Amino acid sequence: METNISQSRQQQQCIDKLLNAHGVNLTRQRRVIADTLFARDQHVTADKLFEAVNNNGAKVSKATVYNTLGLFVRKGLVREIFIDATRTFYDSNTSRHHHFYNVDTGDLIDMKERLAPHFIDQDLPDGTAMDMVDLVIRVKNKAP
Amino acid sequence: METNISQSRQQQQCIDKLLNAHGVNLTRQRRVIADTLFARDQHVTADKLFEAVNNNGAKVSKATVYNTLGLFVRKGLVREIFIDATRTFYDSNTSRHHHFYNVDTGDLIDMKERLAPHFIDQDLPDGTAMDMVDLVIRVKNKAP
DNA sequence: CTGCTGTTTAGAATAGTTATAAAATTGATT
DNA sequence: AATCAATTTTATAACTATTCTAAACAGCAG
Ligand SMILES: [Mn+2]
Ligand SMILES: [Mn+2]
Ligand SMILES: [Zn+2]
Ligand SMILES: [Zn+2]
Repeated sequence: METNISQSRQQQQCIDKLLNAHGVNLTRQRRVIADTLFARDQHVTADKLFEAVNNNGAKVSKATVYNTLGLFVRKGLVREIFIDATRTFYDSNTSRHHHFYNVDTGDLIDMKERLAPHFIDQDLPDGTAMDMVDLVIRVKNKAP
Repeated sequence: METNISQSRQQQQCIDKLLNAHGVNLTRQRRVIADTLFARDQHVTADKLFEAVNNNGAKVSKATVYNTLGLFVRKGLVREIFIDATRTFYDSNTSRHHHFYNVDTGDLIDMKERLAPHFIDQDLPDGTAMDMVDLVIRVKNKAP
């Protein structure tokens, strides 16, 4: 997780617009968290994000990282992924896509769209509507 | 989660065979846990299984329920499902199938096989082989 | 019976996360 | 600028599902 010490003013405005568009009030902490999180498509735990944010010279508490991730999830800015019981991953890419998870290495990587099967919004349980499709293909390392 | 006070001798032998076939040594606790768990296809948490087991007149500690579920997972007798960060579900049905999860009610139900798309064992990340496909369709209650 | 191995158990410890409540910041209003 | 209310941040405590520990127990072979 590399750092970028100073965010360009242009990119900063972009982040502000993004947060505003999703109804998130602007604060110093939310900006630096968003900067770090949305610098690229990534799958990150709260703890890793906490480290990354504070490696950029910022000073943000762990509680705020948790609060902000929760807020971003509610506002649709990030997606939660439950891969195992011990930690929650946050995906900075909210576009419809699926994942490969390597059970040996713990790597979680995006699936190319063409691979993802499409699902039809029908034959769902009575009285329900589609919320989201959650597909993880667990892979293991080939024996050499 | 209904009880069946006395297991028929025939069904008991069946459970014993199942455990033996998977290399699980027989004990009183493992038998009653397996009886309860495999009575039907179900998705159950460790805590719910603990309650169910001890409602059948048995006396099994929570530690043993956790230990045994972990053992059964390693031996391929049950399947873990990670639906949210707060608890792990155990699926007594290990056949290849997928799930609907109602985010409003918490219901976790099996998908009919015909609905499940098929996945091709190709285009996986380099050096990996398919382990398992994990598909959960999250649904929400329709507004009335 | 004695020892050996594997199993169960109560309770302590762990770890990710959430709740609490006080201090700080923000933004609007005089 | 000073005031005030609302929102946000923070340190820390609390919570909870799960795992660990270490002692008791059970089954079996010699
Ligand atoms: Mn948790
Ligand atoms: Mn946990
Ligand atoms: Zn992703
Ligand atoms: Zn199932």
